[in-house]
Amino acid sequence: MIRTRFAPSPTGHVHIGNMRAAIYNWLFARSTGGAFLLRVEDTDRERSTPEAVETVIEAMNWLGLQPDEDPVYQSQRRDAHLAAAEDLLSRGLAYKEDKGNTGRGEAVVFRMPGRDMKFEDGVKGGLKKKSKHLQDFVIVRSDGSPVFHLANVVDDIHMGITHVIRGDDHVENSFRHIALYQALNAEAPHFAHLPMIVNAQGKPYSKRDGAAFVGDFREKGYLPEALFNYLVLLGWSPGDDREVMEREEMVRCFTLDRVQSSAAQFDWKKFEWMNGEHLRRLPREVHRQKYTEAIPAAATNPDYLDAVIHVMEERIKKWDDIAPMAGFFFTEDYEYDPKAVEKRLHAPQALELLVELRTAFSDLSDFTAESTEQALRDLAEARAVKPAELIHPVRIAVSGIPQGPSLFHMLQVLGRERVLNRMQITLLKFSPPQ
RNA sequence: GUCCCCAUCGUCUAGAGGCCUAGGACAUCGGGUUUUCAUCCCGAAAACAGGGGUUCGAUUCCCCUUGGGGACGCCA
Repeated sequence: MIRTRFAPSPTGHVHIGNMRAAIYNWLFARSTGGAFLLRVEDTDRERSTPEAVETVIEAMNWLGLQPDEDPVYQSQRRDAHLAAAEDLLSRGLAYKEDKGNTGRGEAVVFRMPGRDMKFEDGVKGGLKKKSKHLQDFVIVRSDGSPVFHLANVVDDIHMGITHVIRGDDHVENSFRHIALYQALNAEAPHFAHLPMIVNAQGKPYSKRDGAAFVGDFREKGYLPEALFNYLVLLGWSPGDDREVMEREEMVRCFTLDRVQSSAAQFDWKKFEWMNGEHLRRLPREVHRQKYTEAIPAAATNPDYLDAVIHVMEERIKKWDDIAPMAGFFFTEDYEYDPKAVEKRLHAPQALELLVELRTAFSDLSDFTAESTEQALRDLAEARAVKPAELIHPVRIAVSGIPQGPSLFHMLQVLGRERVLNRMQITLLKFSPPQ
């Protein structure tokens, strides 16, 4: 059975590149009926605090990447690592030396087999390395602590890992690791190395390029299903034109050999678009809850809230959009965008027209998108102005901002009472003093 | 410097010798939705890095060049 693992070293935040590796490991395990495990490489005591570990687990939970077995903590496996080193030492496959004459005492050094090596990478294909470029390396420091390479391999053997799917930066390590597996009489797993995620300059994507850590995406109101979907597509495709996919769909068609072998650039525009796509697929109830969280007043009238959600649906791309884009629906104390006021309310005749339009609105027998539109167009024609000269001022008057949903649908949702009231307030506020 | 990897529209990609007048998506531009727009619909522009081979035929296979990236710790 296939067994994969995600082996982060907890530093307090999880980079999207690492998380993508976790996603691929998870997908690969799921798509093959195998198991996905977590190993916390917490041997660096300085950085690996309990909080840092918690951050990793939270990020995984948020994205729905639950491991199938209890996590393995590398720091607790020190004895096993050291025993392996002793074993290698006793069989002459490692030796003691003050490598580089540091004066710090003798470290345990692993002896490379002294022959050319090659392996088949699941993503990159055949990889090979000449013996002369494969140097012996330290596996236990002179202070007695195991080095990453040793710990990593010993733990992967212990956990029965069959496929190691990790970042590109480990390609060279794989030769060393394979040699270690062989020396430890263990069958080496299959390796697959994922290309990096880069920024617009082609450099490794970092926090300076925007949100680089999983937590950032959550804080900014993006959806885990969108980040999951986008990250999967950044370096993989199902082979057809499908892009916005459900998780189960990806599980069904994921294969390692369709993973791209070149670096991929994170495109914020496309990611935002994808977030919007996933947002719209979410059940109404989730939207209700998010509106209520963003705008407490939204909870007071469920029917009104549903109407607002309906009319705003196409506009909201992330949860953080709710407050600035839909806040005006739920308060009479909304702010007026200064530029919009200047351009639309201080336009010639704007306020006069607004007065007339308000009268027309109040005379309507019913107040709907259709009737308000008709009334507005009639007035525009009667006064020989373009509809836009009325449309814009009304929008600013009732919402304070220059963009939003279709105006007349918006008016219908707001209802006659609010609309008339807001127009009145606006007129008082912006009319020149008599 | 040494070693390794990569190379299709601006971006993510489809393409595993003829199906390619190179497809899709995001972004861009134009038009429409007899109102704006950060929505929606329609349309357009946009790429096989260059040079050699192999082949009847190369985006697809091989080599070189160029360009990019990565690794060279008693870090992980």
